[in-house]
Amino acid sequence: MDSSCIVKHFQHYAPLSVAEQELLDSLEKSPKEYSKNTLLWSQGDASEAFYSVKKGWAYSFRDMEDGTRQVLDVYVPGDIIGLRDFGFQKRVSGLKLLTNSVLCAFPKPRLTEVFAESLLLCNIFFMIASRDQAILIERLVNLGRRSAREKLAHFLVEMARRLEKTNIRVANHLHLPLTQTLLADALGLSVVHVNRTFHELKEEKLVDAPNSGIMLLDIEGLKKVARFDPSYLEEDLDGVLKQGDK
Amino acid sequence: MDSSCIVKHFQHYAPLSVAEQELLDSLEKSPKEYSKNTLLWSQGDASEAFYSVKKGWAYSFRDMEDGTRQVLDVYVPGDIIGLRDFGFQKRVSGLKLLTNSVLCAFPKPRLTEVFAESLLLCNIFFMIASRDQAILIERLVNLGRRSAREKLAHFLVEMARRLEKTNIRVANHLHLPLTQTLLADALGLSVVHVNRTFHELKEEKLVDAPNSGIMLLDIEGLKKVARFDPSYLEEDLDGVLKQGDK
DNA sequence: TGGAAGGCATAACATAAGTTGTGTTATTAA
DNA sequence: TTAATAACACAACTTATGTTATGCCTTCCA
Repeated sequence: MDSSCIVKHFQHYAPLSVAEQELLDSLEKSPKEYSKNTLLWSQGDASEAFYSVKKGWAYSFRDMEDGTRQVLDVYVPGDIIGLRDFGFQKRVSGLKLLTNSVLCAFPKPRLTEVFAESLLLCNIFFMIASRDQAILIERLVNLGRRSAREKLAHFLVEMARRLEKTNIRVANHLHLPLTQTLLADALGLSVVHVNRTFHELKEEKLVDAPNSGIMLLDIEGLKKVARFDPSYLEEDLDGVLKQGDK
Repeated sequence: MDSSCIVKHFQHYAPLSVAEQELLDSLEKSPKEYSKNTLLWSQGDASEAFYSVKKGWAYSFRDMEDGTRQVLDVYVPGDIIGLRDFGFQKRVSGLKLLTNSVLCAFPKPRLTEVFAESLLLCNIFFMIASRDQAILIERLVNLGRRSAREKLAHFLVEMARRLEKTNIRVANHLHLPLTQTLLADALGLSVVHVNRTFHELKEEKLVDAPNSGIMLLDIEGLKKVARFDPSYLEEDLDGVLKQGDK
């Protein structure tokens, strides 16, 4: 658990040379602890660094003039935060921590240095950016064309699948540190309606609400409710590198 | 109009060397005409190439099991299509043409060759990917937290702004080759409700419906309705290259 | 050249989701 | 050890948006 989180994440995609591992390690030089609810930045702040999540959960969001909030994505260990601000001087969205966390910051220019030094890492970063897009796409479909019930189930299953890919998976039960307010803001619903819908799923023994956060009891059942198709999370570097490397 | 569309687009961001221009030109070797309504690919097809739009309009979408459709993004001349499939063997979304168009295809591996040959172009492509994300983000906010009226106005203004950045702008009047069905699928609304809302905007002299497509009559007025903030379209490469390329 | 299909318009009705309001607990802060 | 929040629960009522249906144009092929 002390070996670099990014390295582990990237090894997933392709074997890395020692030099490349060192390069990646250099991006995780300064792990820093942050406490729950810390606001890392707001929309419009100068965008100067990316972060990798070593430990904890975070989310990005946009605040609207009328006081409502849209949650854009939720980040778990292994994720890289802020790539979407690459081309902008100002942050496109705010970022807040959901739990106590450990993050590693690396300055923006560092990324283009990495591009210069390793073509493989450059491709991997590009792949991650495309994966981020695929997730946004799915969120879009969720907001545009699914019922509250499907939205909720789909979102929860997605988080389960993403955790499964980075972490160890806790059998069929899985605890997520999410509040109903956050779910509402992520799914474009009112808290009251999330509560109603959540109640429904609870009666069907698909989820539960322990003291804090929410608990997935039957992920397969949730998949059915959501008509979940995981292919948008199955990225694959081989296709990209078919002839590039050797 | 015969000089490479991509080159023009990229010159926007940074001055390109002759070598880089030639490299980009090589991506637009084979312009090909396609007629209106052509289905370039469906979700799940093998993803083998990217396309640049030389002429015409296109859109990407996802079809749902229940027969509904979510339109994800609309592409205009100068845009690059398919970057979001970079990390995937299969296309994440379908692609269809809205008008007769001219597109240039270049195979996926060609992109990583470009990365290897020019760091500047690599950065520009990454910036475009981050811009694509910013657009998706805004679409997400649109779907999650705005009324039908705001959704419509916001989407229309975005298209106007995007055209303005690539094209010549036709005074205050602007014609878009969009149908109400497409708007409905893009905004997560029913056609009937789009029609209602459109009617409203028409009575306020903000838009009009000529024989085909839709006409924006008062873009400033629409901006007010949408509370439009264009900053998510104001990407900027200088920030990225501050020290990289002197 | 005619008929099928797509796009637009509008009405009547149905409903999923929003809003407001009021309690009850847990946290958190002082 | 209280206040003061934040999170959850649930009820009653309202509304924005969806659904179904019908008619009228164009456009486009066969």
